[in-house]
Amino acid sequence: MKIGEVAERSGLPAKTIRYYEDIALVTPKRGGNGYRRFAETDLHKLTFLGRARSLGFSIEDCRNLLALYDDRSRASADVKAIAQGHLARIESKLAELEAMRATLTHLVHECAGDQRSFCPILSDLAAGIEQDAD
Amino acid sequence: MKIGEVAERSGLPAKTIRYYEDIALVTPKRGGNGYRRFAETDLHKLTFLGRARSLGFSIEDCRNLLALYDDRSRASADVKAIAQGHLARIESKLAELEAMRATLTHLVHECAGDQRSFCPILSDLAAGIEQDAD
DNA sequence: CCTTGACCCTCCAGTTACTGGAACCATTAT
DNA sequence: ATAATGGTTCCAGTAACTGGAGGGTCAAGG
Repeated sequence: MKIGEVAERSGLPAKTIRYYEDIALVTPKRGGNGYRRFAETDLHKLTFLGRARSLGFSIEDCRNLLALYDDRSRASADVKAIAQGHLARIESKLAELEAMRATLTHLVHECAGDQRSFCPILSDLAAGIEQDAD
Repeated sequence: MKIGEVAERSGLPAKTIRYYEDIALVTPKRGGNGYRRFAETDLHKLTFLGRARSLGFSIEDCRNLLALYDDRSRASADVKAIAQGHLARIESKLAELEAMRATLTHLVHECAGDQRSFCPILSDLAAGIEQDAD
């Protein structure tokens, strides 16, 4: 398969696939014309990568997951550890975003949003935020 | 004030402050020795920036907010619009992360995480995820 | 045989918001 | 005089691509 077909079937842009080759996540062969030639296993790996990336795994996580995927003798615990680490990061990001949302929702709610210039959002950004939501 | 004191009082690293000068968010004067000399208003702006950044506003958002902050005649609606746009982005990011968390929690829960090699996490990454949580 | 168009190639630069480090100058304390 | 501290600039790197320039390959049509 050439890159266009792999892109189509994996759902990844061709540019991304070339990039993944650059960083050695996939290693397609080359034809006499210099074109990349992808095997089915390459397609599987790329699809795997697309799924893992869409779940927010980092490229390095993906690299590790791919290695584990290839290793028939690894323990499921190794995979679970990566997934749990990632889950923990997601949860801490969620907490952070929820705190931002709470503060911003409060500020937006307080601000009249009209033609007048008084604006609690700017006041609070300038002065610090200590009050709690109403 | 020199940069060290401003860094201390604003809570921002000196490097970050130099960067903010680079991108023209602050424009401190210079002393005869080449050192930056910050006025109180610079400190206020930097504190403002630190707060806004910690709430996840982008640098460009901050640039707009600072301009509005400086503009005594702007309408609070202009500020509110930026905050609401940011809030919307936060909420969509939250939804995305919550979806990831749901899928990952499910997968982690399914995986025994022991010495055996069978691992639903890898299977699902390889095969696609269509089942719902149990 | 030539051209057109779709595809492929490589390489460079830009994105976001900093951060680290090298090499060097100024100030202050001993 | 010297050493420590803190200031300066500039370059490079981070994550994970994305866009674009400039050019090669291939199949079909005139």
